[in-house]
Amino acid sequence: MKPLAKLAKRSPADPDAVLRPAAPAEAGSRVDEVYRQILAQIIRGELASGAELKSTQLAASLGVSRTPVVQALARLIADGIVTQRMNMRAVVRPGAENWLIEVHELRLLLEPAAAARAAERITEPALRQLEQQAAAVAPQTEGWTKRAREFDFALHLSIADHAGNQPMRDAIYKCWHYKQLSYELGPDRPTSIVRGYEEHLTILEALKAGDAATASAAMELHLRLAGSYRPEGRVV
Amino acid sequence: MKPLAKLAKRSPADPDAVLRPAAPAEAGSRVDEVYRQILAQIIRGELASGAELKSTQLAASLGVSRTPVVQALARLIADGIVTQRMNMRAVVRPGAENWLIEVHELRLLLEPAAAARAAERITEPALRQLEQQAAAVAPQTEGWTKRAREFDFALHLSIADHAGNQPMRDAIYKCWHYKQLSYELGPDRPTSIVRGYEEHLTILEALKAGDAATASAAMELHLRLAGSYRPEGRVV
DNA sequence: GCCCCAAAAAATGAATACACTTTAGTGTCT
DNA sequence: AGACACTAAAGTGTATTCATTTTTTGGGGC
Repeated sequence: MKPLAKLAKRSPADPDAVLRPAAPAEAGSRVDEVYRQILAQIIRGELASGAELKSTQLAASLGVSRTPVVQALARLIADGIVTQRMNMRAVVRPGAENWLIEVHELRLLLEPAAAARAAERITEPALRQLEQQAAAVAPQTEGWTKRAREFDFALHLSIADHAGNQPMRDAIYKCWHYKQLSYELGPDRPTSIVRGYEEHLTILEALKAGDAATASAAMELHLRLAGSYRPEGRVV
Repeated sequence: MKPLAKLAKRSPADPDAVLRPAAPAEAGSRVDEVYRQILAQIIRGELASGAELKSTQLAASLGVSRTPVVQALARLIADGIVTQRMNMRAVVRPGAENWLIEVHELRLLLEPAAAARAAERITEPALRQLEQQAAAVAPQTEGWTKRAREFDFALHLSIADHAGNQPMRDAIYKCWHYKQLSYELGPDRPTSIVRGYEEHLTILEALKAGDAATASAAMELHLRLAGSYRPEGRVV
């Protein structure tokens, strides 16, 4: 496994220094980093369903103490992708192979509803901000895919924010967390980015018009098309 | 605050013994217990929105070390009912007053969909188990409200289990976790239990028939009626 | 009085230490 | 050989300790 790299402080650990390749100046906590590492390994399939996640071993191989590892595992357990029974070792949940697919299915349920609600609640400033960002994408110009992706991100999360329901927002954010991760492991195809951008504009229009039904339908279409981009293999 | 009471083992802490009123023999971990305590206080409103949750103080007042408190807080943060920024104190999320209402709204979105999916996937044994439990309720006989409630619980969770989507299942379970908590703080009215039981039977019928649309509709009705039982005040 | 800054106090993130449990061996008895 | 019992190793849950960061507090300076 990899030995983390970041967060060179608070070091009294690090017995033989198998780690710390370079520390560019970081932000998140060690728990965050460990969480991402483990999750990425699960998503990539390096840790298959049923694999045992021993806090001691993970701590050793990541070069941190057991404390942040235990917390990261608790987070994965809360996510539901890992299971654990009292005093027993944590285990990658059986069926984890389909995790990303199932997360996409859940988005298909949550996000259209959120879009409908957001159409009726989103604020003027938020709309302006999104329009501005949409315009800034400038399709087909240098590096536009990155900007398109940021817009994608901003739109979906803004919708979640303005759905007027915290638990729903959190659920959507969690889904997006996974989507982002899967993106980092293998970006979308250019064609899907073009199509996605158009769809996003449609959704934004519906939001501007305060048209809940259209926003919902546009979002559903968007997600269904995104899902069909990759009929087999790892989805979304 | 209250000093926990359970889990008298692993004690090297407990400096002045403000705690441990009695230990009947417990199951869950200390983290679970702390989590419940804090959550209950939030739901009851003893910890209002914006209140600061200091791990040191919570640990002291509950009579445990900071470790389980930190983990319990992490769980609440994952739930979304508490916020925290790096190196800063955890805070009860603004808007937490509406938490239970919003959770109910989320259920209204998730559970009908889950019921539809479950109608097409639920297994024979699971159905038999539910029917048996439904029959065992025996309305109007001694202590039937308790059995009705257990059936309620079993039906909803079985539907979540058989929706064929882990993240969806987890989301529903989490909602139910909150619903249970709210129940413990103030049980339903008898009339609502009668009506609920009938509705549950309708849902179960639809599941048996493999009728997704009916199952979904019955579930939606069930939830909408349950929500309307208490138009004001703390809901569900 | 109000603002700004330094030092003290309190709180956090993480490491380490330790009691208890589960798991893996190992040897014996049948 | 296979089942059982007992021991050692590994792992988990929590307490404790420590370095760092945030918050509070106690003065000057204006």
